[in-house]
Amino acid sequence: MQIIREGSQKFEECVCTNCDLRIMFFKNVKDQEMKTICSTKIQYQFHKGEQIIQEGDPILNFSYLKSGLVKLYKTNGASEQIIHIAKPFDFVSILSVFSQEKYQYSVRALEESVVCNIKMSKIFNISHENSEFAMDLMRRMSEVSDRIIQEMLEIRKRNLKGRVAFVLLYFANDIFRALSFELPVSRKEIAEYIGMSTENVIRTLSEFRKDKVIKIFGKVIEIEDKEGLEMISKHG
Amino acid sequence: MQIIREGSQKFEECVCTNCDLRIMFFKNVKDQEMKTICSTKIQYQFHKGEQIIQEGDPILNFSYLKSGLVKLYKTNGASEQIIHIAKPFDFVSILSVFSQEKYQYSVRALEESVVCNIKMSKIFNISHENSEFAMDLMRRMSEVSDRIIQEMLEIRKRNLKGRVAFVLLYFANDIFRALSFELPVSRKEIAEYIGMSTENVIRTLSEFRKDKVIKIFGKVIEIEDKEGLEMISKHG
DNA sequence: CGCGGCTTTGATGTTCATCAAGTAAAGTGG
DNA sequence: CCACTTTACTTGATGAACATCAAAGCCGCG
Repeated sequence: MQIIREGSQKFEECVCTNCDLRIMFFKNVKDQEMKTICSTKIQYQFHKGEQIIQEGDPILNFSYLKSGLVKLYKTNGASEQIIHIAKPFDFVSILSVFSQEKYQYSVRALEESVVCNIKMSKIFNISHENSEFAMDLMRRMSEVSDRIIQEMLEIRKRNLKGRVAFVLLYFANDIFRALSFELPVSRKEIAEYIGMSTENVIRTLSEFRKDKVIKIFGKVIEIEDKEGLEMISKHG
Repeated sequence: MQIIREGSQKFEECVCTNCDLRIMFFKNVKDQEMKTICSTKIQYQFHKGEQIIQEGDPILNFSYLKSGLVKLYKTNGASEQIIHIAKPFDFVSILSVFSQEKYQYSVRALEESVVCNIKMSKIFNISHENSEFAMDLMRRMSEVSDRIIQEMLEIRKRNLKGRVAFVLLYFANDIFRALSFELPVSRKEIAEYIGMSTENVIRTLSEFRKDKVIKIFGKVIEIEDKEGLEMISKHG
C-alpha cells in the first residue's frame, strides 16, 4: 500500500473537481467544500491481495474505490465468506459507516486498486450543512446495500451449477463486459462467494468445459455459449 | 386493512409528539415539522396474513412498523424467499425507498400490525431543511440493511440443524424474549426463511423434540435446553 | 531445487430434496 | 352447524446433490 500524492495540490488547485466519481457523491457539494475535501482526502494505492479494511478496526474514514476491484468478506475462524465483489461506482465504504463504530467486514484488493479516504467527521460536517449532499449519500448507500441483498437472494435460490453460471455471467456482464476475461479470484474464492466447496466449483467448471459452454485456460475463462450459460443460471 | 383515525387530530393536538418511535426517526425534527407530519400521516391496521407492501408497486410512502410483526419477502414465480422477520424499531419501510421507484420486496403481517405512512415527498422536504434528521435517517437505514446482511450470512454458514436452531433462538431472544412462544410462521415459512425444504424443517424440529431440546405443542414451542440449542446453532 | 498453495480428478459417505401417503387443522359454503 | 375442501403438518423411503477425503500434477517463489 502506498499513498498517492497528486501534484496539483502543490499548485493549490483542486483535482477532485474533475474526479469521475464526483458526480456520484459530490454532485451537490459546493466548490469551497470541495476544496477542503480535496486538501484533506488521502488516496492509497493497493496491490493485488493487499488488505484495505480489516473487520474490527475503528471506522475513521469514508472510503470509496476509485479504480480496481475488491472483495468484501467476513471471516469466521478459519473460513471466509465473500459477501460481494465490487468495482468502482459500486462500492462505497461499507454500509456500517453510519451506524457502527467498527468495521463489520473486511475488504481486500483483487486487482491493483486506488481508494480515496475522507475523514468521517468531514462527511458529517458537509452533510450537516448541505442536505442535498446528505440525500445523495443516502441514495447511494441505499443502492449499494440493496444490490448486495438482491445478489445474495439470487445466489441462494440457485443450485451448484446455477450459482457457478451466475458468477461467470456476473464477471462477464457486470465486471469485465467481455466474453473472455481473467478470473480475478481463485476457485476457492468463488466457492466462498457462492457457499459451496472448492472441489465442486472446479468440477462444475470442468463440466461446463466438457459441455462446450466455456473454455478454460488457467485463470482465463472464455464463454463459448452464453445462452447456454444463461439457461443454466436460470434453471440449474 | 383499516385506517386508524386518532381522535386527537380533531383537537389539533399532535399525538406524534409522544410516539414511541419518534426518538428513532424524528428526534431532531422540530415541533412545527412534527405537526405537519402528524396531520398528514396515515396509519393502517393490518390483520395477520394481510399484505402490507407488494413488490412492483410504486413507492409513495415512507412506512414504518409501529406495532406487530411482519415478514419481508420476495416471490419467484411459485416460491417465496423470506428475507427478514421484523418487529417495530427494526423495520423501516424498505431499503430501496431512497434508491428505487418501485418496491423490490413484499411485506406481509405475521401478527396484528400497525403501520404508519408518511409521504416520501414530506420526508424529502424535511431532510432538505433539516440535516440532523437526514443523518438520523441514514443511521437507521444503515443499521437495518446491515442487520439483514449479517443475518443472511449467519444463516448461510450453518447446516440444516444449525439453521433451525438459529431461527428458534432468534424468536426466543430477539422477537419474544421468552423461552416459550407461539410461532408466528408456518413450518413452510421457516423453510423459506432458511432456504431448506419444509419436510426437513419439520423433521429437524421433531428431532429436537426427541432429543429433549424443545417441546412442541402445534405452533407453540418451548425451549427446554437453551444451551443445547445454542450449541447446535453454533456447531451444527 | 523444494516447499507450499492452488488446481484437478476420483472415490466415498453425508446431507438434503423429493415423492408418497396419511393425519390433523382450518377455512368454506350450504 | 355440519359436510366438504383445502391447507398445514408429519413420517418414511428413495435418490440426487453436495461435502469430504485422498492423491497427484502444476505453478510460483524464495
